[in-house]
Amino acid sequence: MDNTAPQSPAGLSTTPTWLLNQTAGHAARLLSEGFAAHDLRGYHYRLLATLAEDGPASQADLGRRCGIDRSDVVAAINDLAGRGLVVRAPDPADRRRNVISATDAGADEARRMGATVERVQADLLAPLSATERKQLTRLLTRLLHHHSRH
Amino acid sequence: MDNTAPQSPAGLSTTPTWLLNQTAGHAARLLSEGFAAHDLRGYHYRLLATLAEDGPASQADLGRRCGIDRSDVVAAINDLAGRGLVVRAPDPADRRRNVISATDAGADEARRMGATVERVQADLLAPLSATERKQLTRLLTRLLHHHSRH
DNA sequence: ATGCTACGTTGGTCCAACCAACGTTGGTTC
DNA sequence: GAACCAACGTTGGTTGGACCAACGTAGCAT
Repeated sequence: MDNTAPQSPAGLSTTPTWLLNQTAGHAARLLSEGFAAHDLRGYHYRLLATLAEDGPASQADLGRRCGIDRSDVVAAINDLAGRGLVVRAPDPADRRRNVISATDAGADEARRMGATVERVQADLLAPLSATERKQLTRLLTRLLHHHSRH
Repeated sequence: MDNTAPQSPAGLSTTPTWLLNQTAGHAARLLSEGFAAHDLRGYHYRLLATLAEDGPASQADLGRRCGIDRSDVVAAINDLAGRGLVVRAPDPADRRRNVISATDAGADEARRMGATVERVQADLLAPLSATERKQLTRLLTRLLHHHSRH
């Protein structure tokens, strides 16, 4: 989208935070464009993928697993349910909870979106060799792991 | 039931896009907290740092260099000018333009914020050796450079 | 029975990013 | 010089992701 390449100040363009931010922004944009083809957004994908992967769960649990706030889960599940990709049912074992399950259509969509994500991934990492991709993944995982337990 | 699930689905937590997004989010959060101590935000820092580094520039030029939209530059410069960190003056050579310059106070603030950024940087990269930091920087730079021209 | 916690939900806030449109000004081209 | 088009600053939006406070209901422990 940037017709004119942003020239980022020399002092900033070398800092890892800047690089991370820019690269992640680029990845997010590519993903967002990919998701748009499915008429869905990031939250939807995360939830759908988690459901398709790990099976039914309560909304709070989904939120915890995806790192999405409870209140945001409500809206996203509303969307997904409205499209028949997901079903909301009261949990007979705990009436506070809703059990969310992916429908067949939902599982389908999750697969298709997964393919989209992989395509984007390949696009993003195109300039890197397989070894370098592993390297990057490893470094980022280390950073994340270190900081995720606060 | 509530075995406090790990955040992030297994299938997602290995994808570079997810890792990038999460890591950048973490970095952004740390930066945001750091900036809050100065009662400023990301846009302000980018603009101020660019001004302090490269000297006065028009708003459009600033926006181009920082990757900030013209309209957002207006608001941010308004804030900075309101604090006396920056001065807006009409360009005698081109009356369409405003020349933005950092004041002494602005340059001071830029230095202090730069120190904050470095602190955050060190915090973020704590788990990585110097070699690994270089590696990460190199990989991200490669990615960014590749995607920024096309 | 009391109190504490978890759940779903409503209704916000915030920041970063982007876009459309307008009036003004500069630079070209006739 | 007049007619155009491009660039500038500005206003006033929209979007996506993330977060927060509060409420009523429901489960759990004492």
